[in-house]
Amino acid sequence: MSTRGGTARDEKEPGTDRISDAECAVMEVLWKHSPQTAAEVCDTVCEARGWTMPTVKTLLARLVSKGALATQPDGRRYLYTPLIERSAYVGTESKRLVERLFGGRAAPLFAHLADNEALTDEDIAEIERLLKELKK
Amino acid sequence: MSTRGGTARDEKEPGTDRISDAECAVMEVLWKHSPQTAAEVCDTVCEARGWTMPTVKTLLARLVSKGALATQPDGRRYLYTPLIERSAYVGTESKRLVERLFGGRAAPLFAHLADNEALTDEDIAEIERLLKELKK
DNA sequence: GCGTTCAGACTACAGATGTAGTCATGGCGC
DNA sequence: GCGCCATGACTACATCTGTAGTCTGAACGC
Repeated sequence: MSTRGGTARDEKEPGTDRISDAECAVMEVLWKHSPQTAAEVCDTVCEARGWTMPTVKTLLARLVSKGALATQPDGRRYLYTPLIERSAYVGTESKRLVERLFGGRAAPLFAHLADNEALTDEDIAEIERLLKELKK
Repeated sequence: MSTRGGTARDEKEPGTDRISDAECAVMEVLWKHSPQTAAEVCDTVCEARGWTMPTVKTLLARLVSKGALATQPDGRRYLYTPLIERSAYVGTESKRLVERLFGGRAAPLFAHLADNEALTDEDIAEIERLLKELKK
């Protein structure tokens, strides 16, 4: 409530609503490169997920109404730009998982990934480096 | 496919369907202690989540039909037992997240948790130990 | 024996999600 | 100038999810 801009818009402030799986796929495309038109997004995502234009349009509209995307008119079409950052989304989702499955502790998650051999050598090296970083 | 009993049941083999958030709460209770009756599960989960008996019943039924729970008659009620292990569920979910958000790589997840200060000192120590373990 | 009560089965229903179709309109090619 | 096509707006609809209510039947107490 606090940071609400006071505009009586329909769109909520960014990050309020959850972004669903399918919606996320659209966001990914725009996170990689923005702004883009619906057609451009479709080019990328329709091939990857076998969707059609209407589907992408719907998802874009939902994301706009959730406040996750901004639109900017460009002639008679829109350019879409993410309003929430990928890192914010990713952070929220990761935290949600850790919270839900591991009681908020990250170590068990890590242990699980290790058990399931979901860790590549690269990952391990990388994590070691990060650990060293953290301890400083 | 392999372990399918060949019975033409309605229930699928375990782990085929996704377990939703609310369903997971029920599973947690049964993972902690099983078998339990619906009433017992309700005692635990209704308090924690503010649900009522019918809600728990529905969730239990859905989990049974998803093949996530086994029932065993006990007088005129059922005892419910998990058919899928918590570790399997947790593994699947973790992998899904890592797949979806981090291109299957665990290191970026870790980096994110680190950035968001989602790591306690304990976590860090624990992860270090696991790393040492892995390198052996 | 008979009613009460409790358990499971079935039904309900609103909202989110995945997926797609139709409509109206404005711009561009000819 | 006119028709076509691309584009966004609106609509559709099945399924899943969260949450709960009603029905039916069997067990147990009296």
